Amino acid sequence: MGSAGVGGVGETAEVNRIVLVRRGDDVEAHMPAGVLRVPATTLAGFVRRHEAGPVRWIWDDTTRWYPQLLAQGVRVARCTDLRLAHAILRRTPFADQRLLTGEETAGWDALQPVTGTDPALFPLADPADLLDPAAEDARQQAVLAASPERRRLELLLAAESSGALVAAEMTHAGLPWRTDVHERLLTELLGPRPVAGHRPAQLERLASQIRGALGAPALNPDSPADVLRALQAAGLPVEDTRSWTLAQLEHPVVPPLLEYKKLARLLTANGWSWLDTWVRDGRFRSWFLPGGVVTGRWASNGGGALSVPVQIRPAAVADEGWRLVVADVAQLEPRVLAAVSGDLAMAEAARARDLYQGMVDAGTVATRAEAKVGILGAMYGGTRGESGRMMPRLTRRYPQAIALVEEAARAGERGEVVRTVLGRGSPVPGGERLVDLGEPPEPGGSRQEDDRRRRAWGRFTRNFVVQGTAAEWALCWLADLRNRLWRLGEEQLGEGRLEERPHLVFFLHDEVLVHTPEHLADRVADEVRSAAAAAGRLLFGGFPVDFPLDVAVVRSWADAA
DNA sequence: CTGACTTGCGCC
DNA sequence: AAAGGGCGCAAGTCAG
Repeated sequence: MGSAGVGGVGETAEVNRIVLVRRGDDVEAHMPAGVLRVPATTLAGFVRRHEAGPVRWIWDDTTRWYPQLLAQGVRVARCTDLRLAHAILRRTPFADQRLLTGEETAGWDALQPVTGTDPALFPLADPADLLDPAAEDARQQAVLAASPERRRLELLLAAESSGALVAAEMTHAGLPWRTDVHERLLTELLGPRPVAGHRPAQLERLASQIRGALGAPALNPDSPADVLRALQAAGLPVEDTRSWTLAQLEHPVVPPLLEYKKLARLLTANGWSWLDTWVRDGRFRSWFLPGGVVTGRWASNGGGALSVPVQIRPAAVADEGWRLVVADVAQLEPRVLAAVSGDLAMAEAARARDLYQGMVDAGTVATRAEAKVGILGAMYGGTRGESGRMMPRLTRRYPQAIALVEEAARAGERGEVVRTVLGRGSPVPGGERLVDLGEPPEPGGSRQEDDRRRRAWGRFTRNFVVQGTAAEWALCWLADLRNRLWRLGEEQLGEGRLEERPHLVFFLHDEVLVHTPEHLADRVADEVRSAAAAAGRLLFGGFPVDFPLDVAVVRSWADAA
């Protein structure tokens, strides 16, 4: 039953499947009853009419269809994104590749999403138009029908496709952003906006201090090489200019240099030109790319959306009469590890709201800091220092959890594929390179170099099973929440466009932001929690691990946490 | 000049 | 308070 939340997992005949195909200015709708030709100008109406009943839209790539529909006020309940589904099916160990591959395989493998930052495609030069979505759909259906893990794969494809809808909707709605608040912040920290080509006053001041402290009047503090040379010339024993390295030093240049780096970062990453480029009409609009990371995490494009620094979050402010509901999962990945491995002792520690504190209370480790370092080391492959020392204790206490990540690491070292709970497969090291990743095998490398490479790949596969499954949990959470918000809007507000209802505006691995009318904020908070519980049941059935959320109803993102 | 790479730092 | 996994981005650097 929970699967209904993601949108049609295990659906049968009652959902109408319609494959949409671009044909010049028209669209072909491949329906059970036959093929219908729909002029592109009437597509939005066509989709809207069919959305009155249960329908799944099947299209080559959500980024090529959905933004236009949203712009015309049309929201769809479910889709299959053939591009994303293809990428998953190409790597999963649960698919018979012979059923998937054909003449068009290379084209589907290479298909990229379109985002607003891409140079406009020539209308007739889109590589997607050389592909046949109906044929790809048929191949994918055949793969699913023959898969020994059909249910998992179908859930994964439904969740991924639902993520694609969420991503488009978040770009459409945008994150509410107050340019005036942001500018005030910049002016306070950097000084007034400088004319092009000049440093803000505060940076200029710090630059002089740095030059003075190092006796280097021509120093360019923006050049790491320049700074390194000057530091060494001043007799400081450093090999790089990272902030952490500098902080270890005892020298008058350190405070102004650290301050400079911090402010220069703000200026270049999120300064005035960022505002000019990415914020329009009170919204920060970037593009989210589901499946953009091999583990299944999302990537983003435009404005560095996945690393909005805490420093500028005060500018993310809900509209008048609206609120932001900010929710994040405490320690998602260790909880996922407990569940995937079926480790009851670790699940017991996860019963506490703070899993690390739970480990302390259980007597496994002495301090919360040790717990954190130990668990992160286990998931990331840290072997040195404190996390290495923690391993024997963790192995004794959580044998199943540790065995799972250790086995994933060994498999990776042997060059084998590992997978997430729902069957997303890791890439083959130096393999077919479906997308750019990893280090290609380097012929003639030394034995030590090979070992180093193998161990590095083992750390990657070790992390893959946890990070990838956590990404699946988050996708299910998001997909279910999307539907819940829509229904809530329906109940409370009746008809209305997406952006007039409570709607998702941001997602970051284990955190979501919902923009909602103020009077519905508490209801939204409930839905966010219910969706998290549903996601846990969907992925891990009755296994006793929960995913507690920190939920805050706030005006500004900065007021959460 | 452009493009590829490196450095450093923001997020999880 | 890094390390160990995953990213995006801007500026500097260097080769062609």
